[in-house]
Parts: sequence; C-alpha cells; structure tokens
Amino acid sequence: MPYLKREAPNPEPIDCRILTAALDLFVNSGYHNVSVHEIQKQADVSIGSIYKHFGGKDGIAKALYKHILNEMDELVDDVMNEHKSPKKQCEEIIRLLCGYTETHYDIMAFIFHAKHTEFVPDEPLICNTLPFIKIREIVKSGMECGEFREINSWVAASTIFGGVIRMIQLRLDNMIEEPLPTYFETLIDASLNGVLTSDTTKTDNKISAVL
Amino acid sequence: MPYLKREAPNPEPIDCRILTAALDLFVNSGYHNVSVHEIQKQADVSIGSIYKHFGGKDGIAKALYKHILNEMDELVDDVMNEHKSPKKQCEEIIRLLCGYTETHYDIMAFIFHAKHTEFVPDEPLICNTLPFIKIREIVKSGMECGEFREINSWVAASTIFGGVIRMIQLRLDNMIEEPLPTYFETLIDASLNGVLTSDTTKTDNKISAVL
DNA sequence: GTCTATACGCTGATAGAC
DNA sequence: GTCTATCAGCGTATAGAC
Repeated sequence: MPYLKREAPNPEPIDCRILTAALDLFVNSGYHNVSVHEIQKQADVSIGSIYKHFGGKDGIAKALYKHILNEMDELVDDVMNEHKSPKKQCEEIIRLLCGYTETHYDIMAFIFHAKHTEFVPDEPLICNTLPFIKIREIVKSGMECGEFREINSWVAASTIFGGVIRMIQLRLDNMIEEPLPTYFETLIDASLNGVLTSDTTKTDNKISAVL
Repeated sequence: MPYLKREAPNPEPIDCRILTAALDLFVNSGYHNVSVHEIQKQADVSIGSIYKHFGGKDGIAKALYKHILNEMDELVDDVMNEHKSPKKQCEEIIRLLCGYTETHYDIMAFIFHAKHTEFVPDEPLICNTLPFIKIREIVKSGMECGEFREINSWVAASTIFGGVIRMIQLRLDNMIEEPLPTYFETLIDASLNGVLTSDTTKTDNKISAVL
C-alpha cells in the first residue's frame, strides 16, 4: 500500500520517551512531587508500559541515574584522552561543565541539583561514581607530576572544581544571568591559581594583572 | 503535695521538640520520606499539637528554614562586626562553616544538602537569603578596597566559597574522614589565592612554597 | 507489548472529647 | 492547649483484556 501514510511510527523508542519525560519532570518538579501518572501522560505512554519497562518510578530514576552518569563518564574519558597534562585536563573538564550547563540543562540539574540518596538510596553516592573518581585521580596525578602543589587531595579537588560547581548551581537557580562560558577564562584562572605550583602561578598572575 | 515526683515537666518547650525532631528526620531521611506521624512520634507530641503549632508539615519546614537561616545570619553578622577587612571576614566565615559542620551536622546538612525548592517553594532560594547576600557583599567590598582582584563578583564569590561548600558536602556525605577544621589553613590558602591581588598573593605563595 | 480499570496503603489533615 | 479517632485523597502497583 504505497500511499498509506502511517502515523510517524515511534518518533522515539518508547523507553527513551519515558526517560526523557521523567528527567524533565524530575528536574522541574522534584522526584517526589512527580507521580507516575504525570510521567505516563507526558511520555504519551500507558502506565502498564512504564511498569513493564522499568518496574516502577524508582526503576526509572535508577535507569536515568546510570544513563546520565555513564554519559558524564564518557565525556571525562574523552578529555583525558585528548589532553595529557592534568592541569589542561582540569581546565577542559571545567570548560565542558560550563558548556554542558547551557546545552544540557536537565542533565546538569539532575547531577548537581538533586539529593539522590533520597530517591535512589541503593545507588552509589554521586561523588563515588566513575566520572567523579576519575576527576580526583586527575588531581592526584597533577600533584605527583608537580603541576599542582602537594596539599590534601580533597582540598585540591574542592578548590579546583568547587568554584565551577558553585557557578553551575547558581546558574541553574537562575541567579547568574549570563551563560557560564562567558566567565570561563576568569573562572579557570581563579580556580587553578590556588593549587598551581609557584613557578606556574607567577606568570599567569602577571598576565591577568596586566589585563 | 511535696514529694509528688512529677514527670520532668517540659524538658523543652513543645514547639522546640517538634522542630528538633523534624530537623533530624528531614536531614536523615529527606523531607518527602518523613511523615507527620513520624515527627509526632519522635517529638513525643500528638498530631493535634503539630497542626495547632505549625499548621502542617510544610509549616514545620518553613519555620525550620527561617529559624536556621536566621541563625546563620547572626553568625555572619558577628564575623562582620569583629573583623573589618573583607579578606579576614571571608577567612572567618570559612572557619565558621568548617567548625559548624562538625558541631552542627544537622543544620549544615539542612542548608547545604537539601533542595529546598522542592518543599518550601514559596520561600526565597537559599542563595537569596540574607546571610548569602551579605557574603556576596563582603566579596564585592573586597574588590572595591583592592584586596581582591576586580573580576566578576559571581566568579569571585564562587571561587572563594565554592571550595568550602564542596568540602562540606563531601564531609556530610562521609567521603572526607577527618574533621574539616583539620584542613582549614590549606583550604583558606588555596581558596583565596585565586582572587587576591598580586602583591598580597606573592608573599603568601612564598610562605606556602617554603613549608 | 500495550493499554484500562481497579485495589490497596499511606499520608496529610480534621473534628471533637478532655 | 493537648490528645485520639477518623476521613478523604492521592499515588503506587497489579490484574487482566486486547
């Protein structure tokens, strides 16, 4: 039947629609304020399918959690492969996070704006997931190779990435009006200054003092 | 009746017991995972009293929110009164936050570990409350008086306080095993280095390089 | 595999006695 | 002011037709 115009069939696979709808609703209303019925409605799927595919609301949350963290992990891997120096790697991760906040609001909000222990209690804490572990490893290797000062690694990691994370949270809360990449250079400079070894610091300082 | 030994009467006022119990439960289980019945049980009060005093679960949350932020605000005020230099003020606030994380776990968890918009939607965002606004003012005045470099104030504030906040969150998540004050000096040094004007930086850098 | 209709439990909230 | 008993509604989950 050549001219039979079928309804655009499966614009997206069903489980993908469910996850997309769930992410949107979770991020905008909060996990506990969203009912399965709302997800079902927004995903244009029946409740039965949801329970068939994910086993329930918590199943959706778990799947989302794993999916998103896997995506982050791959991004971190890419950065690690493309750049060798830990300092450069940190910079690129910060750039990545800034950019992603603008292009993938939901994902960043899901990662940095939710208290996951409240709804995926048996999943590992987000700071114990692969991408975050890898980032801490980067910081450590930066200290070993002499790019970063030898201080406690928690302090180092928090100093380097605490600034961006804070900026991301403020941006997600609509406190910061400009897109984050606007501040990228300043942010990098300020965040890394505190942990760089003195020789590296000096030059950067002079440059930014002149500007 | 002299020797009538009454039950220790009102060890604490009733609304105080309710708030204490609620804070504990909210922090440890998450607002949405706590029922009024649980609060009632733990506070050793009847449901009626709770609704009489606070009008419901959300009333408790609001009262807690205001109470705690008021407490924080007074602490910030104290710091601002006792120290004049913005740099010193920032240091003392960081010290304060580190100490408070150890001595007042629940309060810090409530402030830094919960997504308040999900359960007190009509209250101002936490970053728009008095203590946080004042902290940003400190940062701005630091730039005006020349202690801090003149960069975007969001970046400056995030750089200075993003590190501590991150440390607090990691500590609350039991990732960091030592009490935060252990890291205070290192943290201050690393956090402030990025925003100090170059002359101030130089000396500090040399000192920490020698150590 | 997908859907509809239904059941069951829990939670927030109230009414009224003391 | 404090309590107990009770209600109404919602939200998760299931059973069974298509």
